[in-house]
Amino acid sequence: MNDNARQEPPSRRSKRGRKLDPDGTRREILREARIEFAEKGFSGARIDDIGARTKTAKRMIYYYFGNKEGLYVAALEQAYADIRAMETTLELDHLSPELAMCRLVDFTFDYEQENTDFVRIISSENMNYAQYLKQSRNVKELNSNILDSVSRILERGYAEGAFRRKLRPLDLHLMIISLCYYRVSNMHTFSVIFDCDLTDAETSERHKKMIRNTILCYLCSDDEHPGTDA
Amino acid sequence: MNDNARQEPPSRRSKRGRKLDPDGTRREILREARIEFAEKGFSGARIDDIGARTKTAKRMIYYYFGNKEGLYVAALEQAYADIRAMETTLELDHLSPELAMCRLVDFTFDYEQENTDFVRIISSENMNYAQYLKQSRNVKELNSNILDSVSRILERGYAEGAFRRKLRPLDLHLMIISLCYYRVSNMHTFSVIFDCDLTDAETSERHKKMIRNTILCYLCSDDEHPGTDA
Amino acid sequence: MNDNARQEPPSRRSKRGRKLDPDGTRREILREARIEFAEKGFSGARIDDIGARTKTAKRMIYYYFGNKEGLYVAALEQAYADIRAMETTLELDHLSPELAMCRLVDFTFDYEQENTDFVRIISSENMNYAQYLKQSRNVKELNSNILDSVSRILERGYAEGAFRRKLRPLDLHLMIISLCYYRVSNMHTFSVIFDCDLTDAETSERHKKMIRNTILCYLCSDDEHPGTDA
Amino acid sequence: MNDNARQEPPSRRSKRGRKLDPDGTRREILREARIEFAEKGFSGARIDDIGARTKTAKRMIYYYFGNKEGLYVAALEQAYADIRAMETTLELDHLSPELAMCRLVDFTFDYEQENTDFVRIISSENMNYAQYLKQSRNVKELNSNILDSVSRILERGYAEGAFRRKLRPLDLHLMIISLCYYRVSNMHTFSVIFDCDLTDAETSERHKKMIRNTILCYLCSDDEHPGTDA
DNA sequence: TATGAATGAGCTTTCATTCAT
DNA sequence: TATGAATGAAAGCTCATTCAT
Repeated sequence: MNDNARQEPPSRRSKRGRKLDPDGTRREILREARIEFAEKGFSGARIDDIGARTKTAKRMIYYYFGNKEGLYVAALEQAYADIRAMETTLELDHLSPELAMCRLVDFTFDYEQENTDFVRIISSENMNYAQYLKQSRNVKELNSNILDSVSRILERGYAEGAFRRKLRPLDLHLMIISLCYYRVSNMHTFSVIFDCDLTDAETSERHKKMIRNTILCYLCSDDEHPGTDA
Repeated sequence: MNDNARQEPPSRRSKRGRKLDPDGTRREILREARIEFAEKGFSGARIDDIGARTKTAKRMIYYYFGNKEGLYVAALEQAYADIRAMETTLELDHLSPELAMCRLVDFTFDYEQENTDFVRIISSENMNYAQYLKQSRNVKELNSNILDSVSRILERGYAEGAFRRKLRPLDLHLMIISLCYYRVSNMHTFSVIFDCDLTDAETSERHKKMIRNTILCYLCSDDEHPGTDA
Repeated sequence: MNDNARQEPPSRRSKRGRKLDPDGTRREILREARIEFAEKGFSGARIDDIGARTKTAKRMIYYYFGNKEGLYVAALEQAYADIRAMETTLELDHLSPELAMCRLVDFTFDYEQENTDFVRIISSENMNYAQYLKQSRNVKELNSNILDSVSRILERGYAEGAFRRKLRPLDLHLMIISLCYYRVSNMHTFSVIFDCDLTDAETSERHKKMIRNTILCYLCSDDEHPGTDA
Repeated sequence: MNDNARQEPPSRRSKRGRKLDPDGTRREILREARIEFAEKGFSGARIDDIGARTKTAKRMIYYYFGNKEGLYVAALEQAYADIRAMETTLELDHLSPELAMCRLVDFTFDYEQENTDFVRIISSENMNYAQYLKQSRNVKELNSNILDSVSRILERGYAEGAFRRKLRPLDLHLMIISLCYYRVSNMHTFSVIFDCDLTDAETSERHKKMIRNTILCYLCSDDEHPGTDA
């Protein structure tokens, strides 16, 4: 998904019989790289395979991205750019705090579920201890708006008395993403171990409702339950 | 943790003056393999490196485990066996439903946080679409008790009127593990993007409480919040 | 040194706002190629690097010189042309045979020492078994005058009785060049092995005197020393 | 030359149908590497070609020498070890100073002429600015005896009054090696430019005598010839 | 049981060169 | 004249695995 909507530019040809289209070539490589990296992770991905997916020669990967790392970082940046771009289209400010929060949760749920590529490349990068993400300057800036969104909903909710639980925006975001992400990132082992299918439409709908209610119940209540540590 | 407590067995010696200790050798390989696989995933792990970590030659890996896949599957099974073994020591049945649930959540939180190796090897296996886990027979059996535990707590809670939310044990387990797992599995990218430290003791304690209350609030209430789909 | 003194020619401009200056471009490429080839030899030199050194695109290398070999041959020819041009300015004929010989030796010493690029590109070509030099027509003609110079000095020396040793001009030239060339061409290994610095000014001056006296002593004497072969 | 005299050890087989002979394999690779490096220099040499020359797989190069650099350094060390080993067999101390010096010169002349491989690999390393030789510890120690030999001859010559020219051993060694080395290292360009054949037996003999006399004349005289600098 | 030696297949990357404008 | 884009061939090196003892 993502930049799939682009229509073929000027005109491109196959391996032999070349045609010049630098931007198109670059984008094609990036798109296929992202799929490959999402499927196999950084170390499992093969430059050869990415090259084979494209209409141009594998050699162009080095022409445009320098090396495997450079390509991976570019794919990672694209992945983050895409989700943040989507988030900005949500228009949460004109909804009631409660509805806005529901919409945010639902959006997160849907996005993770529909964009397994995104989930997988992020998981892959965590296997790398985020060493490549750290190299990227742009990514850090991209991600401030999601916290702003959460923050604004919370404040409005507190002001209107709809939310009683005092929470840091970062913590709330963590909970939402955790609930939406895990069932996609870990669906394979989960399915094997518990012999179930998390992609089933009915299950999916049930989980979405469950997560939405979990977040809202927590926000609207201020009950405390005893821990077991001390 | 785990098989660290092994005591030195008999002790004959090979030509090279090395102790002959088949079981010890096997366990040493397995222990180091698990660390390596947890660090780098299946494709990133190196047989050479695992060999170098052990006191014996890498050749023994093939002797005992056949090939890389065999070693990986064995490491995976160990990882699951360890957590399930821990779970059975919880003794939840003599606690009140509410306290039992808190204990289960707290345990899950602590285990994931303290055993990043476990989290990472499971994430790695999800990058592999669980293809190796599917090969393992034993693993599926091992994992029934966690659902039983959840199930028993729920039933007692419904019977006593402590819990009002009707839930499938599997769904509840999914929520708990999601909340506890993500903050460990994705701590690296999360930390980079939001410039925070999820391993910080204070943060950790705050999250633990938050997750516990989230689960309990949800269970004890039966409020429904409107979705944004239809 | 050498073609540095070129003056800027006309100056039209290309689309990219670059000056159109065919001859200047060609000379710039040749100058940088010579540096690169001298530094790394034929096989070690990189077309990309030569391109990067110039203000124009590497594509122009192929435009002007055809291929790597063509560029290398051109650089080689330049190198020979430069030294032979210098040699013709020596004006040895109006000096006494002895002084003329000293002057020739000193010049050779200085030139090799100051033009390490020349020394290195010649060494490089010897690593190539002179295969590229053989392709060049012009080079062979260029090098007759040095032998003529030596020859004339010798004849005058014999006529005047200053030199008693009968020698072929070619052999004498070989000796002079050997003594002056080696200490430049092999300075790196020599320095490492014997832990000394051949570029040191004092050392350099001592060697120059030594070489001069070596040649002159040999020429002026006719002693024979017994060999150890037969 | 060099370690060619080794007779085939236990028994080695061709590519398939392996036989174990670690030391033989290592030596074979080293011998062929030296030939390849001498022929083409470091950057021109091909690991593939070295592998093809041997009876074992190219892969073993990495097994024994790590990488191309490691192999090159090993070949370089061998080259120096060989010539220094030969030099120690000269037994110069029981000859008269004059004869000893002649013998040393003749030996150097013969060795360089007969071991073009040695000359070429040293030239190659100078093209590399001796960067690899600098990595080698052993080489520096190996090369002290040649200076000792020169030193002892000189001292005896001064004591007996045979030599009148006061010289540093290092400077004298430099002259001898220069005269013997250049005509081998630069024979290809020299032959092309001056249309002659330096490998011709008669020429070779004439040059040997010339070099011997040059060195001896210089040592036995103490004439000074005026320079042209100041 | 234990181990060093050996290897084929394949991986990332480099390099001189040509295409198309 | 000038240039960016594109490429095949090959280079150095890695990796899981097997051989032979």
